[in-house]
Amino acid sequence: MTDLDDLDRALLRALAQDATQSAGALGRALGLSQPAAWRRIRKLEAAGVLRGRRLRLNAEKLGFGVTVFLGIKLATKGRVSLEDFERAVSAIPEVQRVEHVLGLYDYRLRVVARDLPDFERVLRRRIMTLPGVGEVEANVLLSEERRLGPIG
Amino acid sequence: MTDLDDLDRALLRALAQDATQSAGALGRALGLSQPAAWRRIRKLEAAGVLRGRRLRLNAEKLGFGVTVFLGIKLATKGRVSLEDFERAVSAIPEVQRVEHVLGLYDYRLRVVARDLPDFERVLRRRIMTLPGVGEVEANVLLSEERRLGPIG
DNA sequence: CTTGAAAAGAACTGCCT
DNA sequence: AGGCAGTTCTTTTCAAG
Repeated sequence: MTDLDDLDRALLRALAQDATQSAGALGRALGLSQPAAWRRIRKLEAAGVLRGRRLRLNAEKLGFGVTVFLGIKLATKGRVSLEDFERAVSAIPEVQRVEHVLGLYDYRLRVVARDLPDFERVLRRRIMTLPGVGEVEANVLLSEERRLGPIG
Repeated sequence: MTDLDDLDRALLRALAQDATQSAGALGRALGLSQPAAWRRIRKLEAAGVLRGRRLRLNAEKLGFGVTVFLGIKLATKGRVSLEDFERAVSAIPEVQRVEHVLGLYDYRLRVVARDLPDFERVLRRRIMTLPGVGEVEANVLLSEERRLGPIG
């Protein structure tokens, strides 16, 4: 954890809404000069709090209309099988996120596909053949809302 | 879906790695002039394919060491109870993502907390008291890997 | 911390192929 | 479509209060 003051939090909150804002605009919104806002952003980057910027892409417009969450239980657990599983799952292009979790499942995957037939292909030929896979449970995404979270 | 050519895909792939790259740098990498690369990016934004840029924040450095995924089954389903649930869940600051899904669960939530005692507080006082909540299942995040996905 | 200023670079525009 | 040249803006750094 890093110690941030209120201005750092306000800066991050503003940037989280729109990461394209200039240091000058942020400073104006918070009563800071452009160099002051800029120095704070640099410091947050140097501290590793702010790790960069990512694109927000519209999967549907890119032709990926189906998003499915998979909960996976491994049949065989152990250090080697975790590594085998992770290596194999990383090679599937349709997998957007791999989450190693503790609980009912061992892994949770976010998978995108063009449509349901395409998803079935991915599931049967790529997911079910992963090393060590036991039970697989699926949830199809209907809609999602991303929120800022308690940051700030 | 939008029709993109290979250059658009290459542009998005490069930007997905680092969204701070300038149009000039992208153009040089792809054999385009700065205005040509810039015009393509503008067009992708206008078409809604590229919906903006978000920050990559380090939750741990911000003091949120615990991330938990919750699978929630509603006890009472129906249009009204879905809306009630969504409105109430949106008011919980610790909830980072609300996913409405089809399958074993009705909703999946990504929740962050400072530590496990803090998570227990959120779970007991905010999640379990949500309107219409039935079963709740939890998975604690150990590690995650985000991949580009099949975009491009 | 601030203001002011200067240099570099990126974004944007118009015109031409 | 793409390139070139030019203008405007932001970013980035520095000096000084």
